[in-house]
Amino acid sequence: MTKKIVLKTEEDCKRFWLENRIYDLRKVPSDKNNKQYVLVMFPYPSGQGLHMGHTRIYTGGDVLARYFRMKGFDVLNPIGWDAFGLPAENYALKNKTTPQKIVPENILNFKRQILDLGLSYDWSREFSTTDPEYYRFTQFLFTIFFKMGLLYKDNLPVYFCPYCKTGLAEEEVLSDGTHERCGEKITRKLLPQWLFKITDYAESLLSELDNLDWPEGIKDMQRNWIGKSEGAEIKFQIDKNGLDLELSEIVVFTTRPDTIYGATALVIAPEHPLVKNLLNSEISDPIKQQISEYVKKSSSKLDLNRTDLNQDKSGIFSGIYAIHPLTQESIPIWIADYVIGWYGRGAIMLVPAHDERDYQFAKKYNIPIKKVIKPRDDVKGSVEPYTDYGVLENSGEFDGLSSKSAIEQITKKLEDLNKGSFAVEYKLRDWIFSRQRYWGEPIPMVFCESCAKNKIAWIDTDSANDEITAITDNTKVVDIINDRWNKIKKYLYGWFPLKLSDLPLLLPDVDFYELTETGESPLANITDWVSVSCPNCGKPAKRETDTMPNWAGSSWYFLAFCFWDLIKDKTLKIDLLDFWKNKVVPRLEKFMPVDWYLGGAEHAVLHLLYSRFWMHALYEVGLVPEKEPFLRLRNVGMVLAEDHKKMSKSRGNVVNPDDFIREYNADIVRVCIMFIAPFSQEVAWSKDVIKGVGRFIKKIYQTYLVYDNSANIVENNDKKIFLELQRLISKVDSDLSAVKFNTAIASLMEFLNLWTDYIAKFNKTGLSRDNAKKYLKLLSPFAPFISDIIWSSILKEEGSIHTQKWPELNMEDLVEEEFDLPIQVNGKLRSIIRIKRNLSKQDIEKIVLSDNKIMKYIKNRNYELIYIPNKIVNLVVK
RNA sequence: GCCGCGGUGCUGGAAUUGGUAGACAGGCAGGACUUAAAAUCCUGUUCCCUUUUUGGGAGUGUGGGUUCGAGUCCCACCCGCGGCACCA
Repeated sequence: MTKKIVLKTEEDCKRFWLENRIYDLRKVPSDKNNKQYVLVMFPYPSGQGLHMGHTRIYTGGDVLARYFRMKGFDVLNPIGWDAFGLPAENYALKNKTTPQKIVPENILNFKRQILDLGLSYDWSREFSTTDPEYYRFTQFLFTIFFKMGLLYKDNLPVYFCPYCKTGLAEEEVLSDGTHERCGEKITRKLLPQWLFKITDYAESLLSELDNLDWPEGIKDMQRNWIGKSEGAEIKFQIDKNGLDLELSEIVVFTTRPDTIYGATALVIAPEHPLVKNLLNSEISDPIKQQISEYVKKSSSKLDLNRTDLNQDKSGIFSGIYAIHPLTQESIPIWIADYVIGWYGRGAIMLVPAHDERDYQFAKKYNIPIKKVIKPRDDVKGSVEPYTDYGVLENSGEFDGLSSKSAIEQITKKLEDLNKGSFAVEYKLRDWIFSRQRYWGEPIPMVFCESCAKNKIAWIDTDSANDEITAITDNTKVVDIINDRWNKIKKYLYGWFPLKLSDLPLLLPDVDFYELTETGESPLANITDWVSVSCPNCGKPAKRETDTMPNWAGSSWYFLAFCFWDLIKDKTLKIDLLDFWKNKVVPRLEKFMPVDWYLGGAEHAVLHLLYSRFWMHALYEVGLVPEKEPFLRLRNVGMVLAEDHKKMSKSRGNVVNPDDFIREYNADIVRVCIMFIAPFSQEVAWSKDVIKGVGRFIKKIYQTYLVYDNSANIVENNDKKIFLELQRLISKVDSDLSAVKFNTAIASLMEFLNLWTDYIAKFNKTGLSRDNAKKYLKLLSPFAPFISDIIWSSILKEEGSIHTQKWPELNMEDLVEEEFDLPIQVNGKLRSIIRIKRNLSKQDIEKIVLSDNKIMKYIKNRNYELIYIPNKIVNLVVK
């Protein structure tokens, strides 16, 4: 750098920062302890541009990044664009254009706004999930997962959004039965779907949560979503009574095997295989008819919002009985849709005396209620049904046992009889990974009818084994993968992944298209794209025409930032697996995990669970060095409108950061959104706060002017001001590492008030130029523009303040010789005296007793003096 | 129903984790400057009692408790927000 540049305006700063790339991390951290990976949940670049919520998260992340950078850490602070997905596509359809045309415009607008806000991103790592160079890797990972036996295809009655005309994951359906993206009521549709075996990682996703520094609420939401229950599986023999039934036993899952003696019936879901057996058997026609009517009725209920039919239980007697494994009694088998087909074994034992739902059901249909658990002695009153643990009665040899030990002993006994076993169940279901939409990553799979007919799956091909061992040479893991394939092979006849060298599979360009009503993707109509030859036999075959959900790109983007500076040559032909193992993994070893992840709580079970799943799976085969992607998660609270309601166009209460940047300036908007409330807390935007922050920023500028024109002012270091500056350094340090931006700013204001009062009173600066620079540095993460402008044009310093070192704290400077000692009498503050530090209790007592205010409380009474050194005195007067 | 988070002046919110409750900011009131307004600056601002100062009393959703001392810990409730919910 030869020519000295003076920064006078925000535009000057922006240009200087970009031209000198001062925020790019142009190296790989040598030491993992010396890096900070600060990540904000990357935006969906919508047409509306950056909103206040973005401004809040991104400023928070930016403050942390700037702080750690000045602290000397290698800071990775990247940004990208999560641009596949429904909103862009719906917007394009409505306006008869294509997402390809809209998305780049939106990105440009977002980028401009981000630069206006002074956010310090490393632009050398920027990407959009819609870039072929990016989704090539997304497809690559898909094929890895496919080969790991984690993907299979099945026909499922999936949640379907009639507006978006696509199947959805369960996580995308809100509890009111609407689509989280568009608000349309969800229906169900039977569609062939790619399913992702997230359930294989239920246990590891659950147990690793304990080690994460995340908000407890988010961890609990994930725990609930995974929904682990421990209990037992119990087999009940079916009393066939001469009927020709395929099944001979019903397996139920229960968390309360201790209540088994109270089982007075079995209840199976309408989807239970026994129902089909019955309908094909020679039971009497009226019963058959009733059953088939009931099944039909309950399956149509799936089309309704499930919550509408809460509590009102219905069911029908199947006409046959089962044998209780311990009492040998005959108990009726009922069919009822309050039992869910996909959870547990789709069948339960009915224990009306000790389960709320069973109780209601039994009451309605007059099924006997048998009490087998009595409340412990200390439980008062009797409730019906009694659902807590207690002491067993009417339970044969187990009478008198506590529930807890009965659970163990009864299960053991069932195990001995070969009638049951301990079992664990999870609520988590496999992730539905297909979307019948255009604007997503094409799924790099081909279906060959001929191979399907011959029952050939990819795992049967000659190269399959080599390809698996190319991914991992860990034989244990290879065994796990083969086990998985044995289970899912039957779903995958005729399905083959593209060769890695054929990736990316480009999304074909279209001028204009419409969604189909059939639940098929628009890609299905592009026949020359669909037709390919089978990678296995060479005969004509078809591509998968569904695309990936918008969660795919965001499930690994935090990995991409670690190496994206390597993807410079857009036509780079690389061996993907080789590149990943030899170039990507070493990078991940240096950068991962993300140290600070900031984002909204709305992703608790979507993005945050999917990302963890991908990491856990990749960790299994050694393609990532860490199991968990996000070490620390900090939620940002929502920004509401001034009327305390959600901002929305229809309410007309939306405030736009652009307007405020124009009316005030970027620093004021930044400080304002950080100061207004604790970061994690929901907050209503308020113009009032802007005034105070505006005064603060202005006051800073005016204060520093004394260093520009100091002819008639004395530059000095006042002891008191200097001490307070030291305290401020310590306070900002501790607040920032605790993500307490609001109190850090309050302290900066407090100090400035003190400082300017001093200057006005004594006509001295109170701080030497060097110390004055320290305050400016403390301010710079929050207000990067004004601090650089003062740095450059008032203090006449070289370069940018943002590349300077953070002020160091000398602990000795923090110690004050004297301090204010509060004196309480019986816990009430009565006096404050200024005394020397580290006095003995005797000395303190002498001083306290000589205080007039205190004397009058003691008079001649007895007292006890409690002294907490250098903190407080409490006199207990009797 | 279950889980999580929260409840502090007129408002947004502080409180070194058991040690001076109300920092910082807004608003409001009074004053200065001004022909006037804006801007700026100064003073006051938890409530109650005391003519005033001095001073005293009460006070962090409610009621109990532990402690020399509780916004903070314990028990029992009330209210608000978010999530889950026929999950056996």
